[in-house]
Amino acid sequence: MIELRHFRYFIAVAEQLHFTRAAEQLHMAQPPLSMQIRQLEELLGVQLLVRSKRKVELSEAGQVFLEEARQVMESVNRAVLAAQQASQGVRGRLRLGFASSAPFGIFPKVLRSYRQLYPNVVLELFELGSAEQLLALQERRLDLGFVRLPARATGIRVEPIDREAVIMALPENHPLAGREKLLLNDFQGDDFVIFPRHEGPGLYDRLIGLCLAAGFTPKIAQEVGQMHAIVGLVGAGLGVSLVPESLQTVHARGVVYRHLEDEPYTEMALAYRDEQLSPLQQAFVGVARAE
Amino acid sequence: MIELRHFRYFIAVAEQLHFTRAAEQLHMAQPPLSMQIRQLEELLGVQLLVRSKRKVELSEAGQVFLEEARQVMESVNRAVLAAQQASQGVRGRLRLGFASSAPFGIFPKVLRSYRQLYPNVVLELFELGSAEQLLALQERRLDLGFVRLPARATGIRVEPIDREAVIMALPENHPLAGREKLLLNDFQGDDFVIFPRHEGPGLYDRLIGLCLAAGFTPKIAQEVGQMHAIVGLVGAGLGVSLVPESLQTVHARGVVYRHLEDEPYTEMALAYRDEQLSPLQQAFVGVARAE
DNA sequence: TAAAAATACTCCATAGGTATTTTAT
DNA sequence: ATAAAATACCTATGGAGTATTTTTA
Repeated sequence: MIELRHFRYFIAVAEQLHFTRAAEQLHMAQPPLSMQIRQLEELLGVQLLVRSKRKVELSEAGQVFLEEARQVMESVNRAVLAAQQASQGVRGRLRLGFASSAPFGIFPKVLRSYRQLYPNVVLELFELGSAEQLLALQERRLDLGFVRLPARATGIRVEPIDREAVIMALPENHPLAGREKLLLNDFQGDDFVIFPRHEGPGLYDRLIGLCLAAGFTPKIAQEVGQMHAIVGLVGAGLGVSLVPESLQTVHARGVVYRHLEDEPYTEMALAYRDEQLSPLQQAFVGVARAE
Repeated sequence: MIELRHFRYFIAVAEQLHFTRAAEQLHMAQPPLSMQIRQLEELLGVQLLVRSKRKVELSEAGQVFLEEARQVMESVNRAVLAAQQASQGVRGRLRLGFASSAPFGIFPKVLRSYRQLYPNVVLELFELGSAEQLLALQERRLDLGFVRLPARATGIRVEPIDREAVIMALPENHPLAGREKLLLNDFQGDDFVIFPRHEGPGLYDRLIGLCLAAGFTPKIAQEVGQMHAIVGLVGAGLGVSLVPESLQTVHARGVVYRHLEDEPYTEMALAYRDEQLSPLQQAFVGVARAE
């Protein structure tokens, strides 16, 4: 059976064109080297060296084989390196879940930093609701999830990494748009624009929950899927909306954002199985915490 | 030292995720397989398998290493195949010399056939005079040469492979253009157009030699390098020319080609070192002979 | 308890060493 | 005569086998 030894020895001999010197270079004696080369030739069924007239030459097959042999050794080195890199979390594949409301908050920042630090990791992204993410984590279809709190599942650790205020988006001509101090229940009579619950149940429930805690059930006048679209409808005067602070980066004509006196908030968390984290997971979590 | 054995064994275990079954597949006992895998992990300094809870799983590094290991085995197979192909002359590099007057004769046909039969051979072409080719062959800078006869050198075999007639190219309004039977010395008073001797000394000497044998020294009115240009000048009425028959494929306005009664000819030959031919050389010579 | 991997040991095939011969200049 | 590869022979490492223990579901 052909072994790497054969390749190593052949490369040495082919480079030196001299068995004795090659043997020295390999820190071995000349006769076993000769034997191994001969054995290699038998295994291949091909003559690689022309031992003629006191000097060694490469046959044509030998020349071809030399190039290929070098590639074999390279691929071996690559394999060794890849395994070592993978064990240090700088190489591999990471399956990430993220809530559909995540792309406005800390998530894109973390992604950017991580990609920069670990360019050899292939990221697979899955847009999933928090509940689906927790399930997927349990079933090992995901390595890490970005979920909106509250979220819990057995065997899953949920680690808050970002808290942001929930603010009002209202039409600039709204009667309360100029007022200094706003409270959530100032809007209990207003029409609300929000996304359908299935688009992001985590955030949806949190927002509705905030209203309930403030003592009213919001009157939902309009449901629309995209965050950008919500802001657009608010600008068009169809109602007000409760949104995470990070959404302020979305500017739309006729929309103003206002903080609330009671400072409601929403939290994003990293979720992962409550077991020994892989190097890849550890590295990612480290980046996320630092952000 | 890492060996192919380690790769083979690891691939089997990683595919089966089961030591006992993998050992069966490898036709060996389970304990030595376990040992070799462990040894591989030590050599890499990386844990590849997670032996947890009665079942074997790949670690992330193991997944990465599996893919790389497959590539290693592929590159090994490629190397073996390449050597075997090379030994049969269907793969490698062949350095061919050719006379500058060759591209009109049998040479391009042979090249085309050869390329088709042996697509994995890299052909390196060198345009050289016959004398230079013989020298380059002696010095092993060429593997084969296409030379024009006569040609000889010590240690070099010269094998004729193509004979073609030498014919006259003359302006269509030339007084002899209409005559039935032409002899070379009918043109002893004419202006001749020919290429400079250094462009192709073999053919040059042969053509001049033919005239001398016919009893006259040709009056050279014009020297021009390219064969096409020679024909063009003949068409323009600057003189007549002696050319190999294959040049008839070059059509130019106002030029007619005429065979000669004395049927002079010129020969091309394959030249190679008079020693055991390599498989590559043999294959090429075979194609050339068949053409 | 049953199934699978790890351990313990034994053995022997063969990689590699030493001494010598052959070969070609 | 010399330098290099091949041959002959020997040694011992370690790869692989058998028997057994450990582990955990």
